[in-house]
Amino acid sequence: MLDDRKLTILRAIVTDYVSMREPVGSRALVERYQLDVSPATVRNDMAVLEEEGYIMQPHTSAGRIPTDKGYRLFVDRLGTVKPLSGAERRAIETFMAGAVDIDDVVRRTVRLLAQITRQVAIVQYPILSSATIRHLEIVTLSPERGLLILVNSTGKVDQHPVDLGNAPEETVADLRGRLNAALIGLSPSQVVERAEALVVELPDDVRPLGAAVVSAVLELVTTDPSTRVVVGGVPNLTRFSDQYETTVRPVLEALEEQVVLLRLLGEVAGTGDVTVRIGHENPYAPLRSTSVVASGYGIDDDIWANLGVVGPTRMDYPSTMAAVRAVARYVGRFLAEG
Amino acid sequence: MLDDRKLTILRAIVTDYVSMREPVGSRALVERYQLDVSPATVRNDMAVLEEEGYIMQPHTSAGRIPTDKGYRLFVDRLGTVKPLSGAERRAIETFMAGAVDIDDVVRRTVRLLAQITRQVAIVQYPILSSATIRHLEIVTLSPERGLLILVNSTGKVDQHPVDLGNAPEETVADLRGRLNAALIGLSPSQVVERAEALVVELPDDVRPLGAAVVSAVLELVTTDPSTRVVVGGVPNLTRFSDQYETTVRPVLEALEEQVVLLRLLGEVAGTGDVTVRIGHENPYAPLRSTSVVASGYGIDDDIWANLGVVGPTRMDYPSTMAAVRAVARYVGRFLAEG
DNA sequence: GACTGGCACTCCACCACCGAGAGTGCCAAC
DNA sequence: GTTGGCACTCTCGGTGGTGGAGTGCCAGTC
Repeated sequence: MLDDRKLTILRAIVTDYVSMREPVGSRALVERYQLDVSPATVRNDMAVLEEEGYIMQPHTSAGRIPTDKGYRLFVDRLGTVKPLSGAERRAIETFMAGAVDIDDVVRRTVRLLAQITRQVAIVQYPILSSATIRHLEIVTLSPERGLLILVNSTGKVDQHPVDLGNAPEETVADLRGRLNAALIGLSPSQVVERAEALVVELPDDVRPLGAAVVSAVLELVTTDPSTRVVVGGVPNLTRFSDQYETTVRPVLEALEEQVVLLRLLGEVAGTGDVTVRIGHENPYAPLRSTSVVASGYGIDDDIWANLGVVGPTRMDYPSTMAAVRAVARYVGRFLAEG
Repeated sequence: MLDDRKLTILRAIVTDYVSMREPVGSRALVERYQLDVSPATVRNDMAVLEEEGYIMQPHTSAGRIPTDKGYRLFVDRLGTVKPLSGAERRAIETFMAGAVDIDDVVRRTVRLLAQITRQVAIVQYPILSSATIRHLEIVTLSPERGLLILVNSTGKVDQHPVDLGNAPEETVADLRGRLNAALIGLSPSQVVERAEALVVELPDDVRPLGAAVVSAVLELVTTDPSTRVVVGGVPNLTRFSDQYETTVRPVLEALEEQVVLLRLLGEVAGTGDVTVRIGHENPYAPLRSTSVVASGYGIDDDIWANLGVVGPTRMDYPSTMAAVRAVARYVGRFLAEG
């Protein structure tokens, strides 16, 4: 049904429309792509492509623009992988070098991704499932208020307030020692397993406080840090569309909703490879006029979190996909090396 | 030069233009504000106001709109303080209740401010100059890599990587004890003072590691946490202006630049009271078509940081100022109570 | 059967034009 | 100082005409 030439024409229409932002006609096509056939032939092919739903006309006497289905075919079968330029590779390295902690890594990544793709970038905080507890500390702020601090093997530091209830310093010290002895080296799931028994085993005088602290530990350990996302490159929305209230506002609103972004990334990515959701394929209705290019990142098969890019359906998919893939891989390696 | 009626007219023009978003003419003015004079009289007064630079006409046969200078006079002398509604007060309380740590407080504040003012909100992280060191911890991640953790009296937790250089565990424990003994209770400035002497006093075998850790402590203590700002309510920019590329884009870009925002807040606010910068008064050129309403927040005379709102010059100043003031006061109290 | 040149057709984008309406400035009168 | 009246200016919305780009279709050719 779709012979080679029709596919070539579809590819040409997508490429041209993405770069020119104007409906593309048969004449321009033969001129710019040396098709070796006449415009009339191209028109016939375009009629078929339109019939099949790959392209459409904004109005009767205009050129054609790709539909979501057209972009989909382009991404699946027609897009040639466009390798990153040397400058871009270097940009990635210099951008990430010198990151000091997880926050910093995430912030830099989002900036980087936004800059390379010139679109809106979204990066989810990594969850390191293999992380184990390295150290536990209870700091006294006042007789009543204390602070539980948890350090894991990746160097991530978490904190949670604890009600000390005027417990004497010796009790706190005792508890600190016992908990450290019991918890260090455990993974989150192991902590959950052992928690109850741990409290029961405590001496009577330490147990009330111990219960409070352990519940705080559980809170921290089970709270998924990857429920946080960071957004960057919002100014790039300006290039997004001519019409404002209908297309830009919903996107801006979505970008402020962490929950929406998480669902978006989760449903789009989730694997180690780059995934694309085009227009209506998108799980979130207000973003149905946008495309999402996302990928999980991590090391080997261990996926920690997702990152991606939101842009107009009319985007340069090959470049964007290449950029997302490259950044995801680099960040994965970078985090693995610590 | 400006008698009462002229001031009344200016006030009416500002109020009307802010709510209607259309140039306001002499006839509409007398009708809506019972001025007890004829439109012709109002026109004479408006001519004077225009002469003096308080109002202007977009084109010859249009009504008048306020100039920056007009808004300035309005804010300084004409705006009646508009108290918050009960609903708004309640919103503030319920919104902030249940905040668990500093990050959470800042995030909630920015959301709150954006929601009440329906504009773009900016909140700077507080610096608590009176904070003292409460606890110091050195956690071993691997023989080489360690993590310094610092807890201050406000419950803020900071971390910094440290190169352990294969130091034995006893050395680390020794150093931990010494540093805790020496540093707990000190304010940042005191730490800076004592740092050098502290390293010198250490036993020879501990000193190399000690020097590394102390320099990490200094790094943390002198790094100003208030160099971080959080932005919210960006979708409200949609209501900002009809023209896009010229007014919205620069604002979006400014909002991604932490440095710019810090300078902005710093130059605008810095005192405990609400300050307003209107249009060209603004220190940052790309924001010259916007107004900034900002205030320091803290307890009594102890100002910790700033927060504020960015919006079109055509904004409801009395309400916005009231909201910023109320939120600033509430956050100050909230943080003080811990 | 696939391709092509030609042709009539459609529709948008652009421009000029026009009238209505809003608002002004000015002036003479009160 | 205030007012009614009036001529004037400018925007806004609608109308109509034109050029051009692009199409669909058809008959003819390889």
